[in-house]
Amino acid sequence: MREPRGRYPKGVEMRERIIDAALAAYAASDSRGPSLRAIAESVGLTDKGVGHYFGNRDNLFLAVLQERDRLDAVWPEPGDPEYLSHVVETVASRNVSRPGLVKLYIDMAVAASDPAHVAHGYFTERYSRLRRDIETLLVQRGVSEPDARWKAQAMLAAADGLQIQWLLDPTLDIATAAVRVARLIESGPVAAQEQPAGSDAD
Amino acid sequence: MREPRGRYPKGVEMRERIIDAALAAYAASDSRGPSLRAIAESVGLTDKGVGHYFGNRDNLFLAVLQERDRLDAVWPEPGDPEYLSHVVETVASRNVSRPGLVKLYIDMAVAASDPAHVAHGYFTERYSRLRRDIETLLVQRGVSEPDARWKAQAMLAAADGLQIQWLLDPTLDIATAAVRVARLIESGPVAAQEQPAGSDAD
DNA sequence: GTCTATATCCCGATAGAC
DNA sequence: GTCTATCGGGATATAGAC
Repeated sequence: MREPRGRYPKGVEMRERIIDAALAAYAASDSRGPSLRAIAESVGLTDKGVGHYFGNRDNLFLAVLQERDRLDAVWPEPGDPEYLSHVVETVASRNVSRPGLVKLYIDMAVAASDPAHVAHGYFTERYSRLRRDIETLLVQRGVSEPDARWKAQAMLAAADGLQIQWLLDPTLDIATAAVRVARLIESGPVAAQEQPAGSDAD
Repeated sequence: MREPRGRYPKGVEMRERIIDAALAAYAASDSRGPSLRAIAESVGLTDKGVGHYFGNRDNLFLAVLQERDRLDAVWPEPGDPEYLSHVVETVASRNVSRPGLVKLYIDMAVAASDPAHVAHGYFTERYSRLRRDIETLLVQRGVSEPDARWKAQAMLAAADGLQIQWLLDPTLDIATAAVRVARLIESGPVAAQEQPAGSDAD
């Protein structure tokens, strides 16, 4: 057994290009998502070539999500008393600016409910970690520990649900809605004194 | 041009059987959902036989959701001061008791974000109607009109998001969580004085 | 490049309703 | 007796895996 040689620079760059192409293709795809062939051709490869880097289709899409996490590692400063609001606003704004990402994320989350799915661990660990982080934050903001637990769960749920509504109606301003939910969860009911933003078309 | 003859009793019954079989197959399927063949064989037909009734796959799954709506037409009495809590608890309990339904619903909602999808109208109208109904309810419960608007959106979002978390961890008690969110949205923060229910494993 | 699985369309056969 | 709802068969296109 020799040491594996690692990836060549060319391979590293191609990996990046495939991930970008996969996300772009997802944004333009129908309900079944883009085919491996379509993604491959958009970067000048065959499906076999993409398979070399990512093995199969689910692995590729999981890599897209992980790359998103890597790029989104920068967050607002934690000292801010409005920290949670800023975080949820940041998340919503980022996601909305990348077409296809929200659709991919929800699709994968549902698919990953199967314990045999490659992304099952990614999602279960992600949700556990996020719930724990938000819970800690809420306790620091003065929320009682029993409340912080279910409120963290609710905050996360609202963020996901708002994104589903946004998929169906992209004119919705879910960043503003998410901030309002965050304030409600952090500190109880708050009057909507700002002018209502986003689409009010029902 | 003559009047169409309508469906035969045999056809009506077979339609029902196919819808039931489709939901059952979805519960046991992998991330891509069940094949038309698998559904067809479970009711003693070929895939073309199913195609005769529903045209294509998406139409069949849309019919499953519409059948669910038809069966779920019974709701708690509106006079109750805890009406919203009872409704969300009813929804959560019903959905959790039908394996595959939640997965199908979220999958379809995401797919229907494409305006060309057969279920696009179903979902956009559904969400508009639900937002409007909840908003009316909140106003009746004393919530100010500007607040009622975004709070209805948040309530709906939380319900959807909780179901996604439940898919990934079916031990979560999302009915209790949904009721707590409903109370928070209706009347401000409330102490979690009941014992924590559901899985606390993180 | 091949193999298998799947969805969809066109066409035909049958049998039961009117 | 006629018509059509209810199917199945064949052909075609596409996609994923090996």
